[in-house]
Amino acid sequence: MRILSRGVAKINTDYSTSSFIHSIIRNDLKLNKYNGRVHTRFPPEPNGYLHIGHAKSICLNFGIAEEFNGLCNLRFDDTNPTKEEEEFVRAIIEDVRWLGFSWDDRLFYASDYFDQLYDFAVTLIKKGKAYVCDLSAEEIKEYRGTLNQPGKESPYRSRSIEENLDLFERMKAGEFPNGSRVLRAKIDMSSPNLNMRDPVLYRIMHEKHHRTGDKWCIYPMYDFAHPLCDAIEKITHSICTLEFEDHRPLYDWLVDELIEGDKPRQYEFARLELTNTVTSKRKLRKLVEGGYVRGWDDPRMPTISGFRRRGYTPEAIRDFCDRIGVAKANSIVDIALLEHCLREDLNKKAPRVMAVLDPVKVVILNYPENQEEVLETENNPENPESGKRNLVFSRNIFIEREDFMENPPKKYFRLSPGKEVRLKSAYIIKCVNVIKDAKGNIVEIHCTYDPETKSGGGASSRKVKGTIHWVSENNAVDAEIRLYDYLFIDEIDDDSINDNDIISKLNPDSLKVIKNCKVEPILKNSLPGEKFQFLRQGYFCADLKDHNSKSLVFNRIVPLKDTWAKIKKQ
RNA sequence: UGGGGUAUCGCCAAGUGGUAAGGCAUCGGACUCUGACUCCGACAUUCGGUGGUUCGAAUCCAUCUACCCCAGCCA
Repeated sequence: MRILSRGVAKINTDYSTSSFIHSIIRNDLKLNKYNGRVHTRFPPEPNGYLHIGHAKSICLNFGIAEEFNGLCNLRFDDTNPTKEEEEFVRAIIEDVRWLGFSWDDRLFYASDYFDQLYDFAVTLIKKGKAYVCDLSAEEIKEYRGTLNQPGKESPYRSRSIEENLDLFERMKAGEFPNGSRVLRAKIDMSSPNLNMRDPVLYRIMHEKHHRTGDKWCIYPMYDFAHPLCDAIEKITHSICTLEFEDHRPLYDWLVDELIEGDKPRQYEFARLELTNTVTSKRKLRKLVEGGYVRGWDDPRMPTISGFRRRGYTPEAIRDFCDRIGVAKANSIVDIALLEHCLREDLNKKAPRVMAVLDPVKVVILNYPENQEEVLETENNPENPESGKRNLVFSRNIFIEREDFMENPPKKYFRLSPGKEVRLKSAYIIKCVNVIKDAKGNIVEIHCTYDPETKSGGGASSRKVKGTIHWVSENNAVDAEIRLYDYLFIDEIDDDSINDNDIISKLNPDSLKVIKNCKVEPILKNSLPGEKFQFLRQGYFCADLKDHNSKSLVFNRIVPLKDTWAKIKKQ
């Protein structure tokens, strides 16, 4: 939506997003279906945490509402009290909100409609389109037939309307034990679509519900509740994933039998799969319960809360969801695209700061002892408005162990004996000596600096090929840095691996904790959740739970692209 | 062997009978006080296969093939 200079909001009419669902909606709008209304919903079941796959659905549903000037409801699909919990409701609300979407006062629960749903069931019975069936679960399964063979009709199928009404009411009243009876739609036991072979509509569950308590002991099935909840909320486009495609005839059957006026329609799209990632609930639970990760919000988890704790931004996730598109072909998106979206977002936003993860001491021999010098450096070259900050330079500094090599290969631009390198925002130094311990480990590097090459100074135009980051020994601060990598080794995705094999495919290096890193003192003031670019290394986020001003803890969100690493490999 | 779907570059994905968008990845090169960013360039004579219709087909027709989903009183 564009705001005109007069302050009048102009509705965007050139809906540029292109997907088959957008096309359908554009066409419905052209035909003035639903009087031009577009109303979607995101219907999570509160039985687990939201993950990146849900983000696609959230962005689609809320995105469509925004784009077509419509509305999107948040509706909890809480029709099965044995699986659902308040705790998940809370977490899901937090995640959807964090992603940047709002539903105003349209937060609903399928359980809000249990009375109406019951009435719909009674109506169906009265129309002779539903009956109470006494078959056991096993018998129902037998009677259903198979993919290739038609089913048989239940012996209870021809009960009178009166008897059905009486029995259904007594089911509701709690007269029968779990599993003893169900309400079934009377459709077609020989349908090639198994969903139409007299599907179960209501089952008996003497179970306390997280919202309705003990009021009910019969609960509607998803297939019954969903289309009717959609209709009650006046949803126009009910968007779900591919596996519900052959539930659509049942969805339509119920809507046609019970709803007058505008009828919601169901459309299906392919759910998101990501490389190096699993998203099935069972697999994720196995990781958490087996202690392979530290909870649902472990920064390696593909949950929304995991991404949040890792340091991903909602903007990056939304951009990603826009870019992957929406179609009906099963696909596996390269996680590199997600990382690209993240880097692009953080490149603009994240202040630069210097942090030495694996420090080695450098002594600048010709720099006076006890002298300190304040140098200025930009906070973010991509964003001049972010201003500048001061660095303190001195005789003893730390640099990255990796930025020095005694016997460098060709094209190594960093420090080595006799070679020069620039210290970012400071001076050019030259290595004159290397001090080692008895085992041959480098403990100190001796350098000289060229006072004429102060950063920003008039004589600073001398060029060297490499620039490295550093911190002063006497004002550096210690930090713990957690380097995260993919949870799974390459070539793994949800479809390519079964539940039992995931553990063997775990990446043993998915987390490396480094203590005693040396970082700029300004980081003492950083707040949990704050994000930075550690110069030349990557984007890092102060941990939401463990970071505080006395004990700094940063998560690596994603490393910077590294061309040198590529060259080295070859 | 029933029903429902899907096949366009390594990975996503537009395209709706008029002569294959875009993004990611990759590979070159320029720039660089981040080997980052940015910038320039390369990257589908061909759309799962085969026939056909047409002046013209990724788009229409026929046929074949591959893959995904469905036999919960889960969602």
